[in-house]
Amino acid sequence: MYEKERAKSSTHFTFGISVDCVVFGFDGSDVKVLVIKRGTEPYKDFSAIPGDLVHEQEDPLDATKRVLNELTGLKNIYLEQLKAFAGVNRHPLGRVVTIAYYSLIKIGDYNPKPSSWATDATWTSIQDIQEMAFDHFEIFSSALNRLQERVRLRPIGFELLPEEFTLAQLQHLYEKLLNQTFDKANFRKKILGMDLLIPLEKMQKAVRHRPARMYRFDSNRYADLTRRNFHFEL
Amino acid sequence: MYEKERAKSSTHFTFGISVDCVVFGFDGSDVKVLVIKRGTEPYKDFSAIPGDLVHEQEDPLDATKRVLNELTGLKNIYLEQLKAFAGVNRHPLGRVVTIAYYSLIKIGDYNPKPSSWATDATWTSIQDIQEMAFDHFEIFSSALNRLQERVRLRPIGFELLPEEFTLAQLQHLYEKLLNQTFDKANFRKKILGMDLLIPLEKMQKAVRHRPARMYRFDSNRYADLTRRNFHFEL
DNA sequence: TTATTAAAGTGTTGTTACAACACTTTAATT
DNA sequence: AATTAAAGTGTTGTAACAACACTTTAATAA
Repeated sequence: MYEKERAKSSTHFTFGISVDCVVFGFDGSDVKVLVIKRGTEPYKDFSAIPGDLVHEQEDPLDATKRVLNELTGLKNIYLEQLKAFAGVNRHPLGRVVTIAYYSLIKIGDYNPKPSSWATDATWTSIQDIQEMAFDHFEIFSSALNRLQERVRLRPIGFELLPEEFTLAQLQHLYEKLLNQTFDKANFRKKILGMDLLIPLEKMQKAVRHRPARMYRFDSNRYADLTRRNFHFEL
Repeated sequence: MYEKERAKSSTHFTFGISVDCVVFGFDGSDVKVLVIKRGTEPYKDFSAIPGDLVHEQEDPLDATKRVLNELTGLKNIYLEQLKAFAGVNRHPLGRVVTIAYYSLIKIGDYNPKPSSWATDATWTSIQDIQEMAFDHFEIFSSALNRLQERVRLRPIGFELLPEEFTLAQLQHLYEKLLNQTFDKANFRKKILGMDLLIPLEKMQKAVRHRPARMYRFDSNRYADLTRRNFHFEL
């Protein structure tokens, strides 16, 4: 029983809590994930998802923000908990419960601080992720699945694009994220019909054909619509 | 840094890991949750979600199955991790990280073993859940949200119904779960059109009007369809 | 200055999904 | 045999959507 056992200290034992964060980005062509290379055993030289141990008096969400800031130089980025991975033998050196998060960043803003992290963090296309340390491949897969579900029901794709973007960029992002193609005309009609994008006067630059209009996601409008029971889809 | 700090034992510290499980059921009229009453401090006499501490060499999923079996007498029930709740001060007696799950059971099969749990576990309608111990209300809300999302995209509603059920029962379940109404004719056409239900010869009994046909969910068929890229919706 | 290019952006049409609502059917009870 | 209450079906107008052809436009090349 919960109440009785908690009193006995034998039920509190020594182990680690860590956080691991799958950081997604989009470079205009591919959906990518930030992967680090481990420098020490166990799993030396294996790829891994960035993470860290949580301090004794630290909230895991704060720990993740800390890691993320060290890694990318960014604050206030989209961040959501995935779930905990807590198998008994997931870590060879002792029991470590990890709480996995995923975050979406504008890859152009990525600006690693010079630290032991950032030096060997690399953007890897999601198709190219292979073997990883610990159960990190499982964490990655799980994060990707969650993102694919989420992105269809919430307007979070914009987190992966620059503030100002073209509809073609947006379409391309969704195509890569969901592994499917969309008809250009229909995609535009659907997205613009939601009335969530602010068309800007600004046009695309430095292309040698007709330049596209730039848009910006209107988060206030989305909040409004949500209150009126609007549900984003696709 | 992950690698360096893990070596120091100061980063592994003593605290508890628990699991908590939000158990959903449907009695034909209302969606309910199993709630227990706490017998000891802290939060004595408060309502709470059933859970327990995880043993030193135990997988949290196993721990949850153990709790669930003690509580309901059931095995092999639908069970999914929600997420971890790990705030520094969520437990007044020390740091306890809890991994929250939710499960769906056929309320008719509920058959509590005589144990300290089961005695005071009660089915509470989801609208009536109020104050709870710890952050359990937050866990409950979070579980309900997740269920509401999940139930629209995966055929898991059936987990809450008896093996054999009528379409009216199914419709009623979805209405209560999602807080909306469906047109009878349209609901039937949609559900039957998915070809996921096996119509039985058996008819509803003991009603004083035209009895409805009973159906059974065809999980093999669903597995088949899923392989052929079918996606359940609504 | 004009022609060419490549993608931006729009219009049309047939099909399907769905909401709304009326209707018929049926077993049990009166 | 009539009544009841819910089961179960049919119809119709509307809206969403897929498919695909077409027009427009700024930049570059000729």
